[in-house]
Amino acid sequence: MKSVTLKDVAKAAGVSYATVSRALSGSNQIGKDTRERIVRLCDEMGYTGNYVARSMVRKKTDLIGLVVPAIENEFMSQLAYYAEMSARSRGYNIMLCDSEPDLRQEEKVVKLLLGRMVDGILIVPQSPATYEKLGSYLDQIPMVFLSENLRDQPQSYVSVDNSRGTYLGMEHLYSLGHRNILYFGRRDSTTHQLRAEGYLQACRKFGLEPRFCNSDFPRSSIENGYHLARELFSKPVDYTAIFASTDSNALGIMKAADEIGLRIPEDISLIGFDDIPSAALPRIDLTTIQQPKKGMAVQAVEMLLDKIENGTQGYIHQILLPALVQRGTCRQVR
Amino acid sequence: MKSVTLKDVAKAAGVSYATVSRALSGSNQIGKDTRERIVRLCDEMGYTGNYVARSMVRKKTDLIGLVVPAIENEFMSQLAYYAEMSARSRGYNIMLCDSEPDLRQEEKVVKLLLGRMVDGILIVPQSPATYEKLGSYLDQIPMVFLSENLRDQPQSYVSVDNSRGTYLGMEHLYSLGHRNILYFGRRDSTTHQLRAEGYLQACRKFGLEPRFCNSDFPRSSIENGYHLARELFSKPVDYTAIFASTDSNALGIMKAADEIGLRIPEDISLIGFDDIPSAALPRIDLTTIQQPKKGMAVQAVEMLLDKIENGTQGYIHQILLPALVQRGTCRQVR
DNA sequence: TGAAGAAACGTAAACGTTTGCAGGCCCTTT
DNA sequence: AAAGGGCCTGCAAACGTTTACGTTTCTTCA
Repeated sequence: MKSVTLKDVAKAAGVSYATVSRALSGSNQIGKDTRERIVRLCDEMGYTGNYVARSMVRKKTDLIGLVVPAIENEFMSQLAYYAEMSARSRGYNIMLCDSEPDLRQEEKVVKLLLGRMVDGILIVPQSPATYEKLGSYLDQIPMVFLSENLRDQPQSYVSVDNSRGTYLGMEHLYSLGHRNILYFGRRDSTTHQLRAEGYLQACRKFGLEPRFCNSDFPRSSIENGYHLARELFSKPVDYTAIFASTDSNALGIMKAADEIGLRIPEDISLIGFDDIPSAALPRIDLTTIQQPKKGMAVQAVEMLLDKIENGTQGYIHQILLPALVQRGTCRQVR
Repeated sequence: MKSVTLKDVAKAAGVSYATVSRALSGSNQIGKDTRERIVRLCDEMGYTGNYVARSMVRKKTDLIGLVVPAIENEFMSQLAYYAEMSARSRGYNIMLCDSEPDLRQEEKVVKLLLGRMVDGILIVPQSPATYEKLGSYLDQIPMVFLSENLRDQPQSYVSVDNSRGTYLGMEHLYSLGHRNILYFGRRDSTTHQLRAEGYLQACRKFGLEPRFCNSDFPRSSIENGYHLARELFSKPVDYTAIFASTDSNALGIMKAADEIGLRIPEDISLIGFDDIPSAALPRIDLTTIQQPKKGMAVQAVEMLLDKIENGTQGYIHQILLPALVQRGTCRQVR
């Protein structure tokens, strides 16, 4: 278990350990043949280097903290995937922290990351309140918010144009002849407010009557969508399409509709938001608005690394564009 | 950005920094009132502690490396989720490393973790070959393998009884009257060999004729399953049920069947393996064999922490039991 | 009252690196 | 041949903790 250190290698090579360090760090302050000899020796001796000691003196860990609410969630795991890839290609590793189940945990996790000396934090906030909670840490460490739109807060974040997304979907439904479209879902967080705004804009533009079915669940899941939809469908269905604020909700609606024999898309059209992998599954085949997950993750990492490496001070709000993904749950109204 | 150190606090408190350290570490070598005073002061000054320095002297990082092939994969992200929860409850953090795309990367990642001084490694190996590759590192750091069955290798792992899983499924199909069951999928890795073995055992027991449709794709995905199934269905369908070696494959089969108008479960029964979240989705509703993901992750973490904290030397092969999850894709044969 | 022992706190070494500074050698130049 | 200048390499400090050991003060009991 005893690992080999710089000193061991130095002794074996008959040089000082500073020389070994230089040989490995790619410094130009060293002779070519000496370097080669040392590098070879390190290999043979199985020297791996000690990142902790290194971090100690360089005050840099090449580690970035990724804080997400529930990695098991499809959307989060995709973000994590792309963030990890992109960070690794730049020489950084990811420390994964789940911020479940509540805001207190989220704050705890951020505090912990501070002590761990990660170089920066990438965080998918649980709610707008996160921002308040984290206010005091913001100047202690580079931080980039991901996915949630923080509106005009003076902090960097990358998000998607949520209202435009809903608008795109509405446009699509309108072009299919739908004139009575129900908006289904949460309206609490900024993200969801914006999505609802896009809906309202579209209604105004196309001269439609806005109709809402509000969820007050703090998290949108299939189950929550299902229960709300059961309730919804117990009343007369006098609309031809439903815009679900998330794919999860859409799946819940689909389940409820299937159960009561309401056919999608024959009887009613359905469109979601997010484009989680499940939406592309056979039989599900959900028409939806795509969040550019890879782009978001990559951009957020770029932003964070820019702050870390160049000490960039100001902040950027990067809003990516969503896209309509046409699948099988929307149909021309008869 | 300058963070406050032990020394700063010590100066402010008028004590030596050893005293501050003791006040925080819960040592009993310190007076009650002094401790309280110092703890309060740390709070006020915003002292977070420096985990790197701490790790340096304690030779312990309270960090465990989690190596998975592609976290975006549903199964992996669930494992990661439970592993993170369970590790955190024991005071450890997770360093997430994707071992994509090949074995070389996997080895690179493990090497990197060694240098990072994680206390242990939890790894979901890409293939049995991983074990060979990693042989030389095994005695340098506690390591536990997860999910893949390494048979009788002298290393700790937690896996699921794969052959029993298939057997359970076969039993179910048999009880529904199926006498002609096709096994569909990979047979390369140990895991998949064992699943196929369970199939063969059941065939022997029930007096059935084994029939295979082999995939030589190195990874089972919906797409791969779909393409293979298209090919399969171009020939006459003279079996009443398909046992897919993974849920992903089953979903591919489902897609292909839907396309050619082969009805599931009316015309043919389908059963998968893994119980990924997608299997429970409305419309999919796949009957499958469940891997106890939470149990696996939790056990693996326990095992690893036991090695780390108690220096437990030997190795354990823990094989958990799978369970049949009855949903809607299997039906009594007419 | 005095000595022994415990409790509280300070001192300093150690962990394994990186890096500024200084010194030594050799080569070039005048 | 002497001086100057590069190129290598070594020395030692520094990073922020923990902890063994030593010292001082306080308690306690004979």
